[in-house]
Parts: sequence; structure tokens; C-alpha cells
Amino acid sequence: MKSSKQNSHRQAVSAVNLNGQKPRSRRTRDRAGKKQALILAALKLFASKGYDATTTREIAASAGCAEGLIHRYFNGKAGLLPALMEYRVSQEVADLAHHIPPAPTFEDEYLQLVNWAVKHMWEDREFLRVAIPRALLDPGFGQVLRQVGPLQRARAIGARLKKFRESQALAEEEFDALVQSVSVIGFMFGFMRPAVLRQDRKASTRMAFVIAKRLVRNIPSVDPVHPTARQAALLLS
Amino acid sequence: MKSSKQNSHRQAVSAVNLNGQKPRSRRTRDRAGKKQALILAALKLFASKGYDATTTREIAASAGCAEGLIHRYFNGKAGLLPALMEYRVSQEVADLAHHIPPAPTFEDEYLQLVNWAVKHMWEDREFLRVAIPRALLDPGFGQVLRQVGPLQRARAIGARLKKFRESQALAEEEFDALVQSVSVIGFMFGFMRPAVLRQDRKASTRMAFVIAKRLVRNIPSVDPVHPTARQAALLLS
Amino acid sequence: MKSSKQNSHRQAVSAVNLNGQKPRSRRTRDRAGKKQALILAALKLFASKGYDATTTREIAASAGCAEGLIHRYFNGKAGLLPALMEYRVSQEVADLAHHIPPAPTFEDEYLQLVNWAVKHMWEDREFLRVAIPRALLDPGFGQVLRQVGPLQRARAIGARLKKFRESQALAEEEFDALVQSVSVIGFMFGFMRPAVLRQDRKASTRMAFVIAKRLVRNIPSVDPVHPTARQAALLLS
Amino acid sequence: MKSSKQNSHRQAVSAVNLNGQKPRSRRTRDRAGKKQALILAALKLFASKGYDATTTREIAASAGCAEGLIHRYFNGKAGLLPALMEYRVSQEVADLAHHIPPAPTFEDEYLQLVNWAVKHMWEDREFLRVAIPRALLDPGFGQVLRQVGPLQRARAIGARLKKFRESQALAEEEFDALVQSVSVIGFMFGFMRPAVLRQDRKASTRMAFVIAKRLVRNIPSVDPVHPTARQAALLLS
DNA sequence: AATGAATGAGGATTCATTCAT
DNA sequence: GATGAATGAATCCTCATTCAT
Repeated sequence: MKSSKQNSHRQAVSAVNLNGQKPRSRRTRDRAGKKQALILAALKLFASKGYDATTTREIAASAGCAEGLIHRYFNGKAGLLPALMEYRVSQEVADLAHHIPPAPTFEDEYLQLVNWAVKHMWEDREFLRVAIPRALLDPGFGQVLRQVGPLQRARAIGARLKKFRESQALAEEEFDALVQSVSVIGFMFGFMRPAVLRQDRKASTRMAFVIAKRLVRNIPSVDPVHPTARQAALLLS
Repeated sequence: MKSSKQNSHRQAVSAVNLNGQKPRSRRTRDRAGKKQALILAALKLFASKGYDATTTREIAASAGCAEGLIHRYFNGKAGLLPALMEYRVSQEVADLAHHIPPAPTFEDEYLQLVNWAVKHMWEDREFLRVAIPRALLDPGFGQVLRQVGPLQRARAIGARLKKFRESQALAEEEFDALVQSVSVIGFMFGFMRPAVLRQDRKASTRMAFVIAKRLVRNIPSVDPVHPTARQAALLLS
Repeated sequence: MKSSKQNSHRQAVSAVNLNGQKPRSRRTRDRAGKKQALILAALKLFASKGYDATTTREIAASAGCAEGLIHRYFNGKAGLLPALMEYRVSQEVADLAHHIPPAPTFEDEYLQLVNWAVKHMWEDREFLRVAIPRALLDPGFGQVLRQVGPLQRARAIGARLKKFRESQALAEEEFDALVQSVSVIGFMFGFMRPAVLRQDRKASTRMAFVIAKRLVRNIPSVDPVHPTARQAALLLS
Repeated sequence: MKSSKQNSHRQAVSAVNLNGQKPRSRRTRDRAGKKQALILAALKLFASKGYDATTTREIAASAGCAEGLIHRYFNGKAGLLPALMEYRVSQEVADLAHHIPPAPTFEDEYLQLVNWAVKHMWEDREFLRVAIPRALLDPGFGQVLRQVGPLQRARAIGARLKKFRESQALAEEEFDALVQSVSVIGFMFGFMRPAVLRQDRKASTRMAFVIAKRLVRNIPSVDPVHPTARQAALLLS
């Protein structure tokens, strides 16, 4: 009768792990908790070793649950990536609004936004380490990433800066460029240079500030169309 | 491309060599040619599918030679990455010096350098697609990348801008920041936004220019003759 | 640089297998030989343990070659089944024609064909053990099996029996039925009863003969000389 | 060949129980009902996809109850097979006796038994689809199958035919062979050909009849030991 | 030297079984 | 008792690497 290949299966596992660290009441029913544990474990491992070099076994071990759950919950290893995105997005919500009180002047507001962006990108480096290689491989992922990253952030930043009267003195194009520059500076000096090119973080942060300073210098507060902006427009055409 | 026909083909070729035609250079040309073919094939495939998803078989097929050569010449798949780097560096040499004639003013020089950087990063996107994920995984690779990328470029750009007297009016820190900004803008608007986030390239290029323009505006000149700089300096004080 | 997950790979295997049985000059280039070894190993294992319970590792081990070859040569485990079919068909060729000399009378010919069929099915039991479960699962396979099995055999048997004048005395339907009965008896008493239901083979063979005898008894002959046929015909009317 | 794990999914079973039947025996009815539902679901699924390709989850879903019950009631997936057998046997009981009224002559009785066997095998095809592959793998199963199938049937058929005086004119061996031939013909033309080899069922049934007709032709009713049978015995020895 | 057939370690995934609820 | 979430052993397959030709 026997198919001979029948699973013989586990026979009582010692309740205590070898390092005695995780008591883990083997077999608990905590779907949400395990999902999150898997996501966090995946994020950490993908970020440090790369997606391909990370095995599902490692993820499960690191999350303290069974390998099979990755497949049950996320439809396999690949499903962890979208889940990672969603998780990140859900965390991001209103980060900016809550943490940064408005500044009195346009320049101050801009500078503190840049500062926040640089810090934020650094703090988000694990996610970026995972997301960027994915975006490089998958055009669709790139577009989604843009939606939830730069675009969403640009909206928030734009809203913060719009309130100042200087913003009316800027051509729309210039205003947009300034808004974008916040993310650009944040990404380059908060992530690329310190996290990818392994440059000194303090120096990067400082350089970000110097550049930001130059960018918001001399914004006229009255003249709605600045002659220099004009000139630039002409040159470009 | 196909391998099956190779044997007969090879024999035919060697037959031609019999009539006294530099049999020595033949060897080297073949070897060097195949190495290059492998590197180019690897670059293209790594860039489009990613390093891990590319098989050595594909690379060999695309290069039109045997899989074993990857191991003989580069010590395995992993060895293609440093080879790729070296190859790219050898191509990069003096690109800037040769292609960009000096501009008359600081501002023009800066703007044309930014313009060149944006274009250059876009043209180099295949290499970047391969290099960045590697740099994310391997700290050593990140540092090497920085040496041959931003650092080398910064030296060249710094040399170009140093000649103008405006550079003396800038604090060293500010001068450095401006130099770095060329690469930063080039990378973000020439590569990240169009190639990774799939944003419109023309719009990106334009925004790069707007930002660059703002950055070099109102550089205080040591020369009092320069009216605009003057004016700016006054306004600032 | 290392992807850490790189294959570390074999490091010298002892030239002598544990049981010292197969010296096997590790790594030989014998495509045809290995293909056949794999097919034979698969046939044996599928027949004894069933398709699903047989692992590709077992097959490779039994064939004395690498697991990967199953995938290279047959596109995976599933591909072994069609290969098995083809192999069997190529062996079957003209078995009947070569091995069975024609008999003098219709009855003798029929009986010796039945005898051959019973023996043949028994000898072919390994293949049938594999093929029948497949035909039960896959309608397409069932039809192909019919082509290469009963249909082909029926043609050969029909040709053998047609030569006798008794065949003209039989309605076409009856002739066909007799032809089919050869395979039917062969299958049931050569395979099903001894190999599946584990009944005594000698008894099965004997019963096959008794039944066959009854089936060809009293075939009306067009030739009035045949006394027994005559008598039978009279009795029947 | 693919297992094609399609989502079959439950569609609310046991809606029938709603028509107010003995609410007291609820417990027992539920248990017995679920056992039967599981057996029927397993039979259907095993028959259509094969034992191995059917998952316990599918069975439970199709039966409308929990996966765990398969283990509680049947000791796992493998336990469903014997349960299937028992269930089938309990259904089979006296099928023959009840449904087939006795015929007036030996020939008629034989022919109607053959006819019944052909029909019966076809109706029982789901069970046979499951049982035969099992018998091929497991010798013990083959023997049990023979007990509950051919052997039991042979007894009933033998009893039916024994009553006619022709049966005394036949050698025991011949009588046995005729009895067996009923099952043989039934199996081949009621199951193998239409259900496995996918041949036309009507044509198969007709051919069964033609063969059966030939087999019962000219049974002498007086002579206790037929000379031809004698001859056969000699030939075989 | 070059080739590509052969190798086999390693990984994602499936699914019978267990057991907390 | 019943349920189905959780478990992890076992398997097919891929593909970098080796090495006979």
C-alpha cells in the first residue's frame, strides 16, 4: 500500500533552540505577526546579500517561522517584493507632515526639507537597497517605485513650499525643479554616496547643505517673473 | 552565433592562414576578440536581465564562443564583473577632455559640463545598470566604482572650472560642492530618472538644466568689473 | 564580490564506489549510451515503484550518470515517458514476423498466435506496468498506446490469418473479433492475471489456451472436404 | 502530463441534509456522512487525476470538510484506498443476483452474463481507474482486488451456469474457463478498450458479444468428456 | 587551445501531517 | 470533536563549473 515516499516527518523538536535565545512557542497562530516577521526578515536579508543570494530558508529561519509560510502568504519568494513595497508605503504615511514643523521662511523651509530628505533616505537605505536593483530589472516596478517615492514626496514638499510668497515669484518650472531637488539631494547625499559609494556620511550631509544653500539663494519675493529665469528659458528653447 | 557550425568554419579559416599571413597575430586577435565579445555580451545581458538571471550559457552563446572560455579567461562568471569595470574604464579615458571644448565663462563651462554629464550618464546606462546593484552588494565594489566614476570625473571637472577666476571667489567647500553637483545632476537626471524610474528623458534633461542654472547663478567674482556678479553680491549682503 | 551562494563544488570523488561494483570511468562522453541507460533505469524503477514514487535521483543513480542529464536529454522526468514509448516501439519491430513461423492450418495459426501473445505480454510486463497507469491518466497517451499496441498487433495478426481459406467463411465482424481476441487473451492471461492480480502464471496460460481452443473450434470452411468443419456447420444450422 | 493544480474549490456540500431528517442522529449521521463524502470525493479525484496528483486539500475541499478528518478517520491519505475498496465491496453485494433474472438456456444465460459484465465494468470504471494502478504497485492490493473482484464474481457466475445440464458435459477446466471468460470479456470490452484505450464503446460492446457467441457455440449436452477437450489437454502437456 | 557534454550542489516549492484553537 | 494554519521533509530542476575530446 505504501507509496514508500511518504513523509516520515518530525518527531518532537527540542523546545529550546541551540542558542537558547528564542523560546518561540513552536506552532502559534499569528498570521499578521508572522507575515510582518517574514517581511522584515526579507528586507534585512535582501538588503544585505541581495535578492538572489538570499534563500527562502534563510528568510524563514530569520523570521522564526516555517519556510512554507512564504509560499502560503506571499506566493513564493517573488511575492515578498510587492509585500515589501506595501509595507514600506504604509509606514511612510505622513512621515513628513508629522515630524517636520513648518519653518518661518521659504529658505528655512527648503533647507530643513532637504535636511529631512537626506536623513530620511539614509534611514530608508535598506529598502532602497532592495528597491533599486528591482527597478533596474523591472520597468513596472520602476514606475510604481516612482509613484510611491519621488512623486508622493514631491506632492508633500510642493505643498509645504507653496505657502510662501517666494514661490509665486518663481516660474512654475523653477518651482518644480526646486521641489524635485529636495529628493534629488536627499537621494544622492543621503543614500547613494554614503550607502552605495561608501563615502563619509557627515561630509555628504554637509555638502548636501552647501548645495541646497546655493539653490535657494536670492529668491526674489516680489517680481513674479525673474529676468534670469527668463534668460534661462530663452537659452534652453 | 550558432555553435554547431563552428568546427567546419574554423578549419576553413585556418586553411587560409596557411598562405603565409601572420599566423601569430591570428591567435592573439582571436583571443582578444573573444574576450571582448564575452565582455560585451555579458554587459548587455547583465544590464537587461540582471547578473543572477543571466546564465553563462547565454553569455557564451551571445558572444559566439564556448562556455568554458568564461572560466579560462575570467575565472568564472564572477570574474566578468571586474573585467567589465576595466573595460569601461579603458573606454572612458579622456572622454571629457576630447569631446568638450572649453567655454568662455564659468557659467557656460559649468552648464555645458552638466549637460555633458547628463548625456554621458544616459549613454553609460548599461554599465550603470550592472555596476549599481553590484555596488549595493559589495562595499569594495562601491569604493572602486567611486574611484573610477565620481572621483575621476570630479578631478577632470575641477580642473576645467579652476581656471576661471570665479572659482577663487568661492569657498573651497562651495567650489567642491559645485564640482560634485555636476555628477550628481548627471546621475540623477541622466540615469536615475529616465533609466530607473522611467520618467521622460527630455523633461529630465530640462529640469537638470534649470537646477544647474540656479546653482551657478550669482557667483561672486573677484573681478569688480563683472556687473551681474556685483549686483548679486550687493543684493545678497 | 562573491555572491556567497556560489557553487563550491565537488572536490575529488573516490574513484571506487562504496560497493566497488561499478568502476564507471567518471565523465565519459557517450550520449546514446547514457540515454539508453536512463531509459532502462526509468523503465525498471517506474515499473516497480510507480512513476511518482520514483525520484530522478534514483533514476540517475541506477543509470550510473548525473541527474542533470535527465533534464538535458528528456526535458525532465516527464519526458522519460514518451522516450520510454519510443524505445519500446523500436524494439517491438517485426517481432511477430521474425519469431513465429507460419502454421499449416487456421486453427494452429490462431493458437500459436495466442500463445505468442500471452508470452509476449508477460515479457513486456514492465512496460505495461508503466504504460497502463499513464493511459488511465492521460487520454492522449491512451490513444497512442492503442496505436502502437493493439492496433499494430491486430494488423500483423490479421495478415497472418487472412491467408487461410477459413477466413473467407467468417463474417468480417467475426474475423475481426477473432483477430482482436488474440490480443485480449494475451493481455488478460499474459499480463493482468499473472502480473496484476498475482495469479499463477501456468494456470493462466493454460486457461488462455482452453479459451482460445473454444474460440476457433468449428470454423466453417468453404472447402467441403474438411469433415469436422462440415459436421459443425450441420450441427449449427 | 502536467498535474495542472487547478483550483477546483468547494461548492457547498450537504445542502441535502437540510430537509429535516432525524436531527437526533445528527452526530452519527455527520460522521458517517463525512466519511462517505470523503470516500466519494477521493474516488472521483483519484480516478480523474491519479492518486499522487490528488492532494488531501482537494479531497477535503471537494468533500466539504476539513483536511484533518482524512487523518482522523482514515489515518492519512493512504488509508483512503482500503476504505475505497471496502466501500466498493459493500455496494457490489448481490448486484448480480438482484439485477439479472435467470435465463432459460445455458447460452442465453452466458450471453446475458457477459452483457452484464461489460456494462458493469464500464459503470465501475472510476473504481477500476484507481484500483488497477494500485494493484500494479502493491502485490498485496492485487491479491485483495482479485478476491473481491474476479473471484467473487466467478463464484456467482459459476453458480448461475452450474444449473444447466450443459455444464456437466464440459470438462471442469472448460467450465472454469467459460466462467472466467465472462469477467475477461467484461473487463476488456467494458473497461480497457473504451475507458483506457479510448475506443468506441458501442463497437466494443458489439465485439464482446460476437466473441461470447463463439465461445458458447456447440456445447454438447450429453457426452460428459468431450474428445476435443481431451486433445487440448494432450497438446498442452 | 577551445569546446560543450557531463556533473551535482543548492534552491524554490509542494503537500501530507500535526496540533493549537 | 472538528478545523485549517503551521510545519518542514523531500523533490524536481537549474546552471556554474569541470574536464574528456
